[in-house]
Amino acid sequence: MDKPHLEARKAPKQARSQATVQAILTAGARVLAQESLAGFNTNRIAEVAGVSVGSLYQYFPNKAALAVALIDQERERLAVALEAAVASVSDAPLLEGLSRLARLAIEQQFQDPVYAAALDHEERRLPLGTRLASSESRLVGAILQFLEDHRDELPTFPDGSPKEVARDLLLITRVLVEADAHGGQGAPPSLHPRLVRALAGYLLAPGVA
Amino acid sequence: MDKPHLEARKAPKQARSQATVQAILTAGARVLAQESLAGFNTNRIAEVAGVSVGSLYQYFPNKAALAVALIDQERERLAVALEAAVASVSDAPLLEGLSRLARLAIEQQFQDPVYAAALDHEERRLPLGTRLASSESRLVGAILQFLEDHRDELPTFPDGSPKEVARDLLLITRVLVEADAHGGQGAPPSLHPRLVRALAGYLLAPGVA
Amino acid sequence: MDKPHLEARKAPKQARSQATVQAILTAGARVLAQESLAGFNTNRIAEVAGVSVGSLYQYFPNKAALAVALIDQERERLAVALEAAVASVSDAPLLEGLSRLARLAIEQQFQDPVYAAALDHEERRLPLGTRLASSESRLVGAILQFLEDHRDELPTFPDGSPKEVARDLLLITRVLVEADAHGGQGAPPSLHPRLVRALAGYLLAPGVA
Amino acid sequence: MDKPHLEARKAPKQARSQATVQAILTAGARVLAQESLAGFNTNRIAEVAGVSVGSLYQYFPNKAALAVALIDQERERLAVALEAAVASVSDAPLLEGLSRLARLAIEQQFQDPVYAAALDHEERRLPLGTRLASSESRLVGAILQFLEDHRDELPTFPDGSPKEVARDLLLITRVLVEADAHGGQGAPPSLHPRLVRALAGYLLAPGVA
DNA sequence: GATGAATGAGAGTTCATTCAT
DNA sequence: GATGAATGAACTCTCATTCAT
Repeated sequence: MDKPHLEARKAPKQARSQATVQAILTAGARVLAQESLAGFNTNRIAEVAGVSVGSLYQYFPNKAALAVALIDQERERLAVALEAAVASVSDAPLLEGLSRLARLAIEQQFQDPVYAAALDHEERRLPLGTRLASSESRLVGAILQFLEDHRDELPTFPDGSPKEVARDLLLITRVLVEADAHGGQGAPPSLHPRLVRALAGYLLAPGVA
Repeated sequence: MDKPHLEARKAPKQARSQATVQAILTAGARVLAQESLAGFNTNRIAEVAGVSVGSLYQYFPNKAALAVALIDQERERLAVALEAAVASVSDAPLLEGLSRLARLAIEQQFQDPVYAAALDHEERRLPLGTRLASSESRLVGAILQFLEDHRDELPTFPDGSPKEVARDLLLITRVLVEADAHGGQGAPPSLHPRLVRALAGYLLAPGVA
Repeated sequence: MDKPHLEARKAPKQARSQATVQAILTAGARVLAQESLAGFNTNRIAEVAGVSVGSLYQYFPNKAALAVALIDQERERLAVALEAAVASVSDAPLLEGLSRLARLAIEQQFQDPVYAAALDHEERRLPLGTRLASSESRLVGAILQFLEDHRDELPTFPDGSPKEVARDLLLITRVLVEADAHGGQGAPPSLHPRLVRALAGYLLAPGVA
Repeated sequence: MDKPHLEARKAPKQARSQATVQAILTAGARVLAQESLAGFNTNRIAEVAGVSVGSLYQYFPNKAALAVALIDQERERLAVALEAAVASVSDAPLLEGLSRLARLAIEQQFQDPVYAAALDHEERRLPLGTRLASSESRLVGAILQFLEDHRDELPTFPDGSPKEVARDLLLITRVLVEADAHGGQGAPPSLHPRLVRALAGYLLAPGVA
């Protein structure tokens, strides 16, 4: 097997190392946000990070690993926000909960659409096994929690395993938001209701046996 | 403006030319299907097409233009199939119509998931104006026709312009199918009901004002 | 010897052939004038000439031969003008003659500085033997005639063979005019007096034994 | 504006880097001297320099920048020699000064006529702003100094700004010498007197008001 | 551990020239 | 003679990765 490692080379335990890794990640994010995939090369990132390329390769075995780390970090950030949001709406009615989660998703994505799109793009070309890694599954977990919290408002549990359902909800959210983010400057007013409709519809779909 | 042309360079008039263009397109598709984006370079494609690189550039001003042509060709194929399907379900009840369209989408995508995913990926990095070009809008048009055909089964027209709605339906279909296509070999049995639920839910979503 | 031929492949005797050759030459000139060396390639020229590349190669064995023909044609045009001018000043005093010739040179060059510069540039990379071909020597001949006509106004014949002298005068004229043509839009007012000074100085240089 | 940068990419700080840069410049000069523009391509130059192409591009953003550096280096060399010569003849009579400067120019150009011609050729296709850059203007400056030093031997200052005059002298020198360098192996005996005559004539031109 | 100079395979693209039709 | 599709060597430039210092 020559499947390339995609995990960070070493868990940096010392403070300086951690700082270096963070600097690299931050630089990667900045580059991606400002120049999209065009400037996303290891030399550039190292330069922006104020570090030598050699150092970059000390912590990431290859470029893909860096991309994965970036994606993971972003998912982590999202997961934290999502978990908090899910907790905060655990007592609200389902629809209101969905509405607030949708609002959150839109806000997150529109904070830096170029960055989000670039990450998404990068994610797609990773070997398949890599996807749905730890932090991705945290997102799924948060949604599962949300479904749990509102179990009694859901007619019967839809087809598909709960995990599939959760993933579907995430995917739907991501495409719809991303599509609008690509186009304009800000989120169009119709986005939020459409998104809520898509999510609620999926969960509550009536006539579908 | 030096925005690169993305249209074919010359309309091939002689029979030989047309054969060459087809050979190139076919080679492009084959390469994309078998090696995904990794082998998608002009030299390789020309080689597979049994043609010189020069010939490739005689008909496509650059690599992106070839990608666009491939995307267009695929969309065209899809559009034809979708239009036919929409016509064939014009008298069927909404839900059954959706179910059949969903079946079609799954079949299409699973015919060659790697190819479809690669094209999708490639499409994303084209300049935005290029997207939703002629054949893409044919897809939207077909969906609009479907909505028209079943207008009286739809409670009130959902938020967003009809075009937005149609695009949302397409996007939702694409992600859900693509996500499952990525993973396994064949479509999981739960895919079809989940997709129908997503589409029907979006269109019929009840309690959402 | 594999010194490439640089002469036209065949002397076109039929009317249609001559027309084709002229069309090609004219196209070459137009391309060079409008796009400088950037668009100066055989395919482009043939296209502009409304002729197939194949036809171009019927009359010119290679690109260099076409360049030579263009240079020759331009020199021919210049030679005709120069011969006429020389004749018209044969009775005028030397200085006035020089002044009028200088005026002519400036006018010619500034008619189409891009074209002239491009030709000049192209000329330099031809194999050396090619230079000073027939029409170039007509230019030299015209100057020799001018010197002849004003022989008694020239102190003693300067060093160097008359041909060298004539060539020097041509070269000096070309650089000075070309240098100013490169820069601005029109000829600066100081160009003419400076040029006359250079030419007259060379011919009349006093204290130089 | 996407006018291409023509300046060196990074100032090499380590000893190894400086050696590489010098190797590249030397290789560029050698290639130009031996094969003229025919072999002047980045791969060849890197090969001759015993360096990878990548290294070349580490220090020069593109091929033109390398050409500029070569031209600059050559001008620098010339400027140093010219400034010294001008200083050394500051007390000599004008004509003797000119004669010695002419001798210097001939020697310089005939040291490596192919190289000099190739550089000259290359210089012409650079964007115009680039020309007359620092080192070129040093040449002009040296001539201005010479004129200053012999101001009282010059009848009245000729037409045109002093800078134009200095440039004219440089241009005249360059063409005359280059023309003879192109042809033969060594400088013909008539070259030096003709050149002096041209320069002195321009400066002292008598009857030209 | 860190540095950054060096590498070189490989990608996109051009254009003079040929030759079957 | 004319056509123009086809050719492919050649060229410029990029960037992931290595390794001597």
